[in-house]
Amino acid sequence: MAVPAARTRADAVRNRALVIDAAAAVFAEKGEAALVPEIAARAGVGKGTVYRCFPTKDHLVAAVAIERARWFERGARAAAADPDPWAAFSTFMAGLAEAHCGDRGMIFSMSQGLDLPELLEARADAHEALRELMDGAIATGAMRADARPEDLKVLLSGVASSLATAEERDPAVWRRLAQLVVDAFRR
Amino acid sequence: MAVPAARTRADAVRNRALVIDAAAAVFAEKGEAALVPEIAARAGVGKGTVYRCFPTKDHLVAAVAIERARWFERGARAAAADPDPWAAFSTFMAGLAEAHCGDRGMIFSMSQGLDLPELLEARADAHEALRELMDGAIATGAMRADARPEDLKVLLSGVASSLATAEERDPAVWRRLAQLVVDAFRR
DNA sequence: AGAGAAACGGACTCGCGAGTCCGGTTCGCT
DNA sequence: AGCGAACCGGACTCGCGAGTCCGTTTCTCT
Repeated sequence: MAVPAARTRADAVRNRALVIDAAAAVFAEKGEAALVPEIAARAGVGKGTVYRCFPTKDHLVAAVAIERARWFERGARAAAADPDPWAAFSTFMAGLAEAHCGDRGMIFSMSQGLDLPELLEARADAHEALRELMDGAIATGAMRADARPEDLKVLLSGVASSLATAEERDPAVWRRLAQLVVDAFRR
Repeated sequence: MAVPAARTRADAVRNRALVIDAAAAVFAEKGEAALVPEIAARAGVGKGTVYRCFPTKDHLVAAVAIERARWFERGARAAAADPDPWAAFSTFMAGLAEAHCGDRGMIFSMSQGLDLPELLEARADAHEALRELMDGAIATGAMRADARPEDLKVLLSGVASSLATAEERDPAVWRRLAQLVVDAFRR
């Protein structure tokens, strides 16, 4: 027999990556209002190519959201290396503010997109990482005992969407709000 | 001469009010995704009537936003009657959470809609009322000295949009988040 | 009550953007 | 190199919802 498992062509793989990157960039700028043709143009491909990789725009959103959620999880786990859990938490938050300053796409990582199993899993992992980070800070008494990851998610995505919609690009403002959110969780 | 100044017909006035109420209700449920035909149906009038009162959908959004901003201002001024400024602030926030639980339209009062002069003015007034409330609490040392009304606006509208998008209707959750926001401003 | 002006309402137009399709091109294997 | 299959791109379709228009109804003033 030896039927060679259908190899995906190299250009197809490359284009898929280009599309995801372009989508992330355009979503960051325009939020949900991003247009598929613009994403295609930015990726340097045709609309047809976008739709071959992702059956609908929502699938594309989900793909970007997965990337973000994974990124979030890695950040949380990296921060957890800090021996002081409260410091870990607050520097993680500051880093988030810095990285997502003026970025409308951040919201996607938390609450947008299709209910694809892979996305749900990525979110669950991110949630778990965040929970560990917070539990550590609660254990030392630095964080309020009733703090929940869900609350943080709401505050984060809320602030991000609010600032992004207002076209706020000043990093100082993002940092300031991140600080407020952190303080809300202080004991 | 005695050209009588054009009287607006009674039914026109009534319908305008009906449309605003219906719009507020539908926006609360659906957010920006609210459809003009649905608003018209809910008001018990035809689409044409809606468009006679408001040249565009955005004007309608602005009209609702004005109502909300005025409501917000009245609430802030009423709360200021409390002799303890911090108590005034925190009960005002709790009241907000209670009143807007599950309401997608709250965001409108803060950051949506056309830049109509009347809307800008209503917002400025609300902003001023909030500033006075906060300044009082800062003066007694209960609130952090660097607190700014803008920050509160971002947190409030952010949390509201986040919860509303997630279709969260449990009042306990809204109260909980309001509490977190209040705590973020504690000294 | 009756006339005329103003408001009503829903059928209609129009633009926009998501998703489809097929002739032409490029890749990967031999 | 040469061939077949898979991929590319952009012209096309289609549905949806904002905004228009005009024949009909309702109000107000005398």
